[in-house]
Amino acid sequence: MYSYHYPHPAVTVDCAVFGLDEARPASSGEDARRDDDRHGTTPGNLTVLLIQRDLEPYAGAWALPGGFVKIDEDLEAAALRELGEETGVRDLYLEQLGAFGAPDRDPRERVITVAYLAIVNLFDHPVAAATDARNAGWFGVDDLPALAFDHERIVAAGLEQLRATVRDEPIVFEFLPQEFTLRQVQSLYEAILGESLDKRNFRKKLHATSLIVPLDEVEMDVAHRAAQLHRFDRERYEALRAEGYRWNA
Amino acid sequence: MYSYHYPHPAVTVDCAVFGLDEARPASSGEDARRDDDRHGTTPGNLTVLLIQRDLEPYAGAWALPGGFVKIDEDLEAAALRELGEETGVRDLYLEQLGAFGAPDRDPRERVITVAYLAIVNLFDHPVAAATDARNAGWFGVDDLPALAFDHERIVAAGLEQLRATVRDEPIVFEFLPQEFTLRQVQSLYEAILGESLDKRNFRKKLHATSLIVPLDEVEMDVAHRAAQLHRFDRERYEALRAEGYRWNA
DNA sequence: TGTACATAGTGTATATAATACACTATATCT
DNA sequence: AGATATAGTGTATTATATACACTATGTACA
Repeated sequence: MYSYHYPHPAVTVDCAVFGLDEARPASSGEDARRDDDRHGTTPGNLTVLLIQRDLEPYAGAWALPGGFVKIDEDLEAAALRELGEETGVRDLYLEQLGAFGAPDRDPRERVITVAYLAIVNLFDHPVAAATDARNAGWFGVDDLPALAFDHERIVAAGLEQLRATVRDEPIVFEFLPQEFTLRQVQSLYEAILGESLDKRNFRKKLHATSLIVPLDEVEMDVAHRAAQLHRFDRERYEALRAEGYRWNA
Repeated sequence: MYSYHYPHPAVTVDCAVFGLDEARPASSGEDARRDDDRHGTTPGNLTVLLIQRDLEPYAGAWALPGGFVKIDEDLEAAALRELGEETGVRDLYLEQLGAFGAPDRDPRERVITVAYLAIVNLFDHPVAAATDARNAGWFGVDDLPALAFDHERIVAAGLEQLRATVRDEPIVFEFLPQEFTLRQVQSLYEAILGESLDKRNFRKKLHATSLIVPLDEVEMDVAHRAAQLHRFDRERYEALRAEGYRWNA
């Protein structure tokens, strides 16, 4: 059988993990994250998860979580495994961003990386807590440190894909807890799109979908009128989508 | 310096090259393609370029053009090189589709491929003519033979990306000659989107862009009233786009 | 030469979607 | 009790999308 004898590049996966770093909503009051897990961000910001490298090259620099793909491992499985190992995250949204393969992107040898966009719900899964061993942290997307390799380009590609996807698919709910306020949804759209939206028009559009169902609960521990909590009817969404419906907000 | 000693996968590039196979427009009357270059397609169809493999595995089967990435070669450069070698195509539109890396997608060894979407203008560059040595041909997207490896999935991903891109970017003009009729543009949208469009509304929308400029020429050698030829004002488009304009059709 | 045929080219009325915009309600905090 | 902070609500206007049918102009051929 024919086989290929020329040198092979190394292949890695890297994950641009986005989360919403926000004052914890009162509906689940315990386990507030420690302040030193957050870097240069104000509540309500879109953040990226970075780890500090402990090996050369770029030892000490911040980088995206990721690592080498095993020889018999599926790419997505590798991304999930590396994320689990380095950050303890499970149960997250994962979507491929693409391959990055400039010949000089890694000084050791030729390394082609397959980048993934991940979204993690920081309300239900306090991620940084599981990463104390390897220095890890959430950084506001507008306030990133210098990154190792070409990871700045990967983050930029992730943001671009987020912006492109957010209007056509209900991915914002991947960031939010099961029960959320409409204000949270709007703030998230604003953070991702980088523009501010009209409150009444935005809510009109959300309500028109009939997919955001109000609950008999309101948020707690806020110093003002409490907002009603809602949930996203994913089941109904999947059913509608099967019939050709497309999310649009 | 640290280096990675585990086995590396092979990395390839594969190109889903799309073209518009159509009765040659009269504005450039010579060099009609031979009929035996076309397979199972009627004029005006969206087609994909396939080559017949002469090596194992899948010897004899149809496959996407592509091949191994050299150890110091950029991914996009590898795609362009392979396309040039196998099909003689130059000067085409190229966009990454993503990485395909299921562990068993190649029976020889672990092979991860980076797939590209390419569009070629068959009016100005008669591609198949340059490929007589290796059996190559254009196949209608709805009439593909069984393909080697996971290339059917790659073609499907390419079609999906075409459909997603065509509304937000003026990529249709990558398929068409410099001078084209409005009917050609509409047919192409219809072929890509798989739905039929209203002639008057479509032309209204095209005209509203002010980017489709009518020429003082009409098509020739047609058995009916000749349509006016137009060109796409790419220069003006790039200028508008730099100011935030987005194509929308 | 004239008539059948094939496609080019054109406008208006209606429905739907997007935008702009400001006040009242309800909770906390002091 | 009053200050403050956010929740929550509707209408009028504008822009965009859709539905729809006839005339114009060339070729082919009887």
